Amino acid sequence: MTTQPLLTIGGFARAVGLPTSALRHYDEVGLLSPAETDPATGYRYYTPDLEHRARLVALMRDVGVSIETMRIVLDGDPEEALAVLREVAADRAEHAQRTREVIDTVLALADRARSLEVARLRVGAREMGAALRQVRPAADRDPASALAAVALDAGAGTLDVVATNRYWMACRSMPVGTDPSGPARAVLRLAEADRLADRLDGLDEVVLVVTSEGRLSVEVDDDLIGVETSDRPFPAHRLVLEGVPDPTTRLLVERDAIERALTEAARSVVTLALADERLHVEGRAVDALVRGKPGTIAMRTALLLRALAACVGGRVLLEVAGAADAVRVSSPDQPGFVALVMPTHDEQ
Amino acid sequence: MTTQPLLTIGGFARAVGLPTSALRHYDEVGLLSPAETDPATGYRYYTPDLEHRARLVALMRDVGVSIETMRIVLDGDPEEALAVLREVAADRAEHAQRTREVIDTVLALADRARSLEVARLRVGAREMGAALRQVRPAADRDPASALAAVALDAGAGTLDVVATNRYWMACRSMPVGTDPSGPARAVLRLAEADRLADRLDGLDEVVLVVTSEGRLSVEVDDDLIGVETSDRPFPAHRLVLEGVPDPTTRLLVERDAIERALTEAARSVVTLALADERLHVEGRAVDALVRGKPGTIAMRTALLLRALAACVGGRVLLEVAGAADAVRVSSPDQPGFVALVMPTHDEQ
DNA sequence: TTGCTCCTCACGTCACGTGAGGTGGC
DNA sequence: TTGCTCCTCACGTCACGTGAGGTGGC
Repeated sequence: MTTQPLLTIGGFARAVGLPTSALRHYDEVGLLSPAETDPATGYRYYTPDLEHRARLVALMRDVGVSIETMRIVLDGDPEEALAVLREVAADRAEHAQRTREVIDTVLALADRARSLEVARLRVGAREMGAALRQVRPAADRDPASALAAVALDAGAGTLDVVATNRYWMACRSMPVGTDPSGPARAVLRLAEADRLADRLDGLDEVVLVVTSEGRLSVEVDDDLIGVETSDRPFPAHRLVLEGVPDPTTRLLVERDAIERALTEAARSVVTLALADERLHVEGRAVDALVRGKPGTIAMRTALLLRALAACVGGRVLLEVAGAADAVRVSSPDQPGFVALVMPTHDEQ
Repeated sequence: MTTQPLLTIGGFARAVGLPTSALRHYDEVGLLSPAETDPATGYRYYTPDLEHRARLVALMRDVGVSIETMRIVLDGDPEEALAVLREVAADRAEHAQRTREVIDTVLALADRARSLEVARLRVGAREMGAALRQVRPAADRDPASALAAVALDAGAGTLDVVATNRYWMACRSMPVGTDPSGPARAVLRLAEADRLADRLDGLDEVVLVVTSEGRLSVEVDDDLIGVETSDRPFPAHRLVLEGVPDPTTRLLVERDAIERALTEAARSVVTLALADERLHVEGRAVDALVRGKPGTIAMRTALLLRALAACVGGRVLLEVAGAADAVRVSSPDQPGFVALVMPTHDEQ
């Protein structure tokens, strides 16, 4: 047994990164006591082998672990120590999550008290969640982009849920009961759109309320879900949709068939030839119904595949105007959805 | 101006979900005062239009927002209100994250004090991070699976980083300075492996310490990073690797070429034919160097593509034994990495 | 001898919760 | 008249932080 050097409270405090006031407190409650205390002067003397315990205490104190929990961790059953610490971490994570939700709700409520409601739309929760998930793939994947977002846009009797990355756009229109009293739009960043879609799961009907300040809240029975909205610019999707000329050629095809043809072409850019009432993908014939003027159009394979994947139903309708105009992709099985895919001129 | 019904403190408390003790406190500090107070009896009377404010207070109180912050939110500048609330949410999220990290470190330190160190391995942080990311795609994607994990396994002079989903396995071996004093292995769930990889970014050299209880900690200079380990079973990858018979045929091919051939085959199961010193994928010839016994082997295209994608370098080496034996996939450009891919008998 | 460090109370913090002891309204 | 609700102090909580007033060791 070698005698260890004795440290005064100040030296020990510096060594382990705790204030002396905390060390005195830990001595008083018996969590961390000095190796010896001079009975005459009351001086506390610590030894270096106490530093390990003190450093654990310092770490836990830093994140607000209670003294009773520290006792369990330091002196209790290892199994229980593991359990209580995991519980602390889980509590904190849950608290952070709940704080976020409550704060969004508070902001929505406070905003409402100040600004006008410009739209109040009753929609099915399931359909709303499905729409958010359906258009999501068209959003920009770069989180820094203003287009890493989904827009909710209320027009005459419909609510449009839309996403775009400039190369293609997905838009789902849902009928709603009430007309907005003015132009109403709210833009949600992707992460927030995902959170909203998750919270809509299992609900029945909700009321979306958009205020004049462009903020969104969702009423569920008597409750209110706040949604964080983005102020960054988002294209006027109605103008984009209306800007596409009337189609000169229409093509109705089994989704499986065209997806297979695109995959088998194994090229990053494919040429679709529409002639003699037939579709040819890179020269290979695909069973399809073609009506209108003959023509060819070059598209990025990956874009077209993503747009097709977003469609619901077994058959898809492609509407083509000029070689430089966006192609409308939709499905007769789901009238509310349309994707717009820009053609390309590159030949890879 | 219609007179509103007056509510006593108890009725108001029930209406807004706050205890009367809290309401008295909010009156005292001037955050939420009753509409009138009877000067004779001191009775507090609230009106329904105070409920909106009170409900906001109740929400914020619930997540521990301070009274001073509530004042800003309720009576301050809207911009400032938005800023302080966002700050509260960000603080909570950061605190939750830090709590997690600290608790992992405390558990690692506490564990160390109790159990034996069985391995102490000095490795490059960058190489370790790269290894975790390289084997990751082979892990099971189902978060509930025991194989949604990465194993670190220290053997004679090497550390193996390995992941598998039973259909294929990826293993990267790194040379390490020290030998373990016993069998040393730690299994990390995927999320934890990702977190570790992120924390290794930008570091230089680290020391991995595995204890007899199978826990892992990472020393960085004087600091310690705790890593949460999993107790769920993980296959003995050395036995799996050693169980593959010596190859009868070897195939060296450009990675691009075989990937292209597999994509163009456009089938979910492909047959590789190795004969006459040539490779045929579904009948199409691919430039390659083939040595050994002729044979054919059927594989799931997606699995083989994923294994090829995990390889580093332009050329890949495939080593084939029997038609039912796993195929070893590696690259002469990175000797430390090997993938094992199970063949299939299904013909889709 | 002079700073510096150490000591022990005592009180404050933050947002209430919990009695004690007393009164008002149906 | 009897509960029930309301009132005002006063004190406790949790983990220390902050002086005040005093002493010990180089």
